[in-house]
Amino acid sequence: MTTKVRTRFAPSPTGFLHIGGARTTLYSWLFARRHGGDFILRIEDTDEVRSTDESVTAILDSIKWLGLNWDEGPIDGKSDKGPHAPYFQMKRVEIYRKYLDQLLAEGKAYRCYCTKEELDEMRRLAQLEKRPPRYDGRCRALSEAGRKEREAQGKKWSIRFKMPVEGATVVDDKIRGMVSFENKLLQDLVIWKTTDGPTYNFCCVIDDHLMGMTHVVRGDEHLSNTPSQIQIYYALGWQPPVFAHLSMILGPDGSKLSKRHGATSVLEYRDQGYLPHTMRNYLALLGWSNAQSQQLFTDEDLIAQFDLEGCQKSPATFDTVKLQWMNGEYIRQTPLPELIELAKPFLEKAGLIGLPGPSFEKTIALEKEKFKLLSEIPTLIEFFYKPVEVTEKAAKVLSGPGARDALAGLAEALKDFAPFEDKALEARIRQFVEEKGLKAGQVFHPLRAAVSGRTEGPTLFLMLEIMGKETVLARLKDAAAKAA
RNA sequence: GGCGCGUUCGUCUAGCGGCCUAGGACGCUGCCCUCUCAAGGCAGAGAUCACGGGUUCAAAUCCCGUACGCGCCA
Repeated sequence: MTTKVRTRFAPSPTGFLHIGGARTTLYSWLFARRHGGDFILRIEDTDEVRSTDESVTAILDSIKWLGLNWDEGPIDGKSDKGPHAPYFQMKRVEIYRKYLDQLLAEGKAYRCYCTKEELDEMRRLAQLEKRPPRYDGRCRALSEAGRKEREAQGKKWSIRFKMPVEGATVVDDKIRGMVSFENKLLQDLVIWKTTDGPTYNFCCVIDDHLMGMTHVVRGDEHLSNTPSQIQIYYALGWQPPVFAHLSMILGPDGSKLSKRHGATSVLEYRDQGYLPHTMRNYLALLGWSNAQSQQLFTDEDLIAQFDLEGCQKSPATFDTVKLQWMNGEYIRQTPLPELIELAKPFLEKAGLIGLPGPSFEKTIALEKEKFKLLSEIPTLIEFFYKPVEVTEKAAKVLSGPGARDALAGLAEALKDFAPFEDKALEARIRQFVEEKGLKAGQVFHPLRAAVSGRTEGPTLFLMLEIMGKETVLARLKDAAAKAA
């Protein structure tokens, strides 16, 4: 019998969920789903100073928006659900204390009385002598008498974990293979702070074990901590999970992706009008690919094909241009009613809802293949609902030679024209072009500029039909008058 | 400083000793379609596989160095 796969994402609620975190979440989730396993969410809020409830909410909202569901973990910022609850580390301190006592009792950890000043001095000396700046283990060898003495002086202590001094620790990493670290280079890690609190590496090990994690998928930056964590597993008599360390995501300039490269928070991408499916697909491809270099995936495809071994070891640059292409691709694939639903918040924000004019079914359908972002929808269709705003280019067209006559003539020709419909309009207007002995462009271009205020836009005659006779005539006359 | 990780077109990547005069995708250029802009179709430019040594009949692929970048120790 094989054990059920269990993976987790364990964010610190000290800010928004950023792109890197989103990808880690996605990969953990995909791996669990691929193997019919469970995906767990755990909140690592032991940093009391920087952790906030708003961050928890923002992170949960981000993951929900991405369309990734979790089987156990927080329900909201306060409560949680699952067989291994609580899933907030601050509520688990008593659990950590129990294992701390066990390590202490077994002589696998010890009290360290060194002050911050002493440690700083140690580090300074080490650097001076060009030795690695690590703890020298002076309290590890402390005699019972030495301990008594320090405690009599009222000295505070932290708890350090005794690392082995010989041999090597091998990390079996799904992505990087076997990575070996010499034990003598591992420090005696502080697992409990003087200020009475467990530290990250300690909590992480205990939770991952107690919550039954079979695979730990996380960022590259944790690879160096992994041998120390593995030693804690051993000391507690536990089997470490399988690890998979993902490479970083970089900004266009090759440095770690950050605020100055633009949006980093997942929710900003939502607000810019990216679809969750785009984010899933794009992020999946940022560091993973199949043998065919396939680009577009359904969720079923992704789940069926994703594997950790196929992940890239080298960092990847986040490319907004490709992201936009993919979003356009998925917007075009979205059925119209659904697209209108998705566009609502953006139409609302642009003040287009409730204005007289054609239905969004018609105008959005007309421009559907042009949207790369949902946020572009209002801009491309607003002239159907709002007074014409003439762009610089359009103004040039409208003041060009013959434009005024063409527009005035058109207004006259279309005044009593029926039916006011695509094909019929095209036939009539082409006939008008011929009557006047003009070239098509001499009429089409000013016509477009007059009714939309732009030189680029939807296919001309269908646009006129949708806009309606009244508006078209009014705008023609208006433009003709202004061109004079 | 030590340790660890990484390095294939501008970008994401395929590649796991001969199929590679290195494939796909985004972007870019040109052409076609056409009432504009898109979308679509076609074509093209673009990578001496970081560099230097080996191993081998044969290396982007294996080994060893070097450089550069990144991470952890803080």
